[in-house]
Amino acid sequence: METREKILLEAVKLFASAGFGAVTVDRIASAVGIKAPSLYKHFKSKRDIFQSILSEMERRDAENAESFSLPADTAENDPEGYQGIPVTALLGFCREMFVYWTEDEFASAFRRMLTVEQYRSEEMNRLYHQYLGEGPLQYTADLLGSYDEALTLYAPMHLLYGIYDSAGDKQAVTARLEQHLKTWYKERTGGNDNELSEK
Amino acid sequence: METREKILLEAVKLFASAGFGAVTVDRIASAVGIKAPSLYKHFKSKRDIFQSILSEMERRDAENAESFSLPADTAENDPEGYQGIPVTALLGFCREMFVYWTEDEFASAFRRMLTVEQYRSEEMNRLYHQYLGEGPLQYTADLLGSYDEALTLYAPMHLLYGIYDSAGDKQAVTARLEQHLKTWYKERTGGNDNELSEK
DNA sequence: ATTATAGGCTAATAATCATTAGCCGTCAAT
DNA sequence: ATTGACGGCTAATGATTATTAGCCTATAAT
Repeated sequence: METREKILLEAVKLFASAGFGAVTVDRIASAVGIKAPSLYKHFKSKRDIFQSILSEMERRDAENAESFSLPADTAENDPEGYQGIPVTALLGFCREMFVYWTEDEFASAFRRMLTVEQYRSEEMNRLYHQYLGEGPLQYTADLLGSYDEALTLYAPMHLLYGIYDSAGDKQAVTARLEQHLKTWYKERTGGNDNELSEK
Repeated sequence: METREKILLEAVKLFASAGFGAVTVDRIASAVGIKAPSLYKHFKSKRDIFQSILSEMERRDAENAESFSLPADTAENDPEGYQGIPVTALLGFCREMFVYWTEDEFASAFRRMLTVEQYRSEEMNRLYHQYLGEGPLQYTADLLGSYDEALTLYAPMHLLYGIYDSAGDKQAVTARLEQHLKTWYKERTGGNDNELSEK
């Protein structure tokens, strides 16, 4: 891995556990395996590292969006994209998202970093909600046509992210998610894989 | 308010938004309206302030537990306490909890502080889950006799805590919670206020 | 072959920070 | 009236930290 990328990965992991303000450039450097001044050959400041993490996530996010089967845009900008999607496709999307935010090393650390930085500034708060809070909730609500149903589908995923982080048996948490999705599906459709828009 | 209490309140608010490591004793002091060295007349170190916040929360928690109508112990230690509780009592308890963690100044800041400190150490992680994660979830699961139902009841509350924090219209978030509790109640009981144990 | 660039290093710097020393006024108890 | 504890203050100190200066090596381009 290139040094620059390695710096971003180690930095996001450190920011995730201690927060930006409590991580020293020395600790980042030693996690990478270099000395602190060498960091400045790649980034112009500690803050620049942080900003580059945000950019990197944005890049990966855009990259991933193409491989997903669901509409990436919001309901207002793209109302036609929401027609004729089967509920099972939505559940598959939920599984994909869960695996992504828990098992992808960068994404998982980024999620924890946003969690601990969310109250520091208006912008961090915006990003937290965009990626992990009201963003996905609203997206789900648009698909389901019901805010309340979106809550019962998405909120458990959100809670399980945090439980997954410290779980000894990660597999058991994934099983809980699976159980949740199955139960939710049964409660909602009675077993028929209706299209979302026919609700 | 006594200076000591005021220090704890201002400190927990600052720790909530920036994290322990990023808050200087100078900032705490100036929020209180004194100079930094004066803090040391009340606490022996910055870390001592942090620990005292934990103790203070523990004290308030014990104080509050008495005024609640639901059993405070866990199901294993007190299995009889879980008999004959009406579902509506559980919903009332949920409302109480939501108001407490969002509107009580100290409790709200404490919740945000735990949220941003949860990945720093094993102990912080334990406390986060005890107060806000698996703790209340397991408690609810014990009452309902179903982990899955507990998820659909508690997880939305947990997600709405975070949404409440940055909401312009706090009243609207409380309304969303109310809507969630009502829908959950209807879905579960069909309108009959059964006792939990009869499930 | 020479050169330029990238990316590592050590040493130095200036700022920030937690903490201590020691002083002073207030006020309740003797 | 005296005392002593409480709780504020200023000034000082030592540790930590982000950042810069300047040097060295390897490698790629001319």
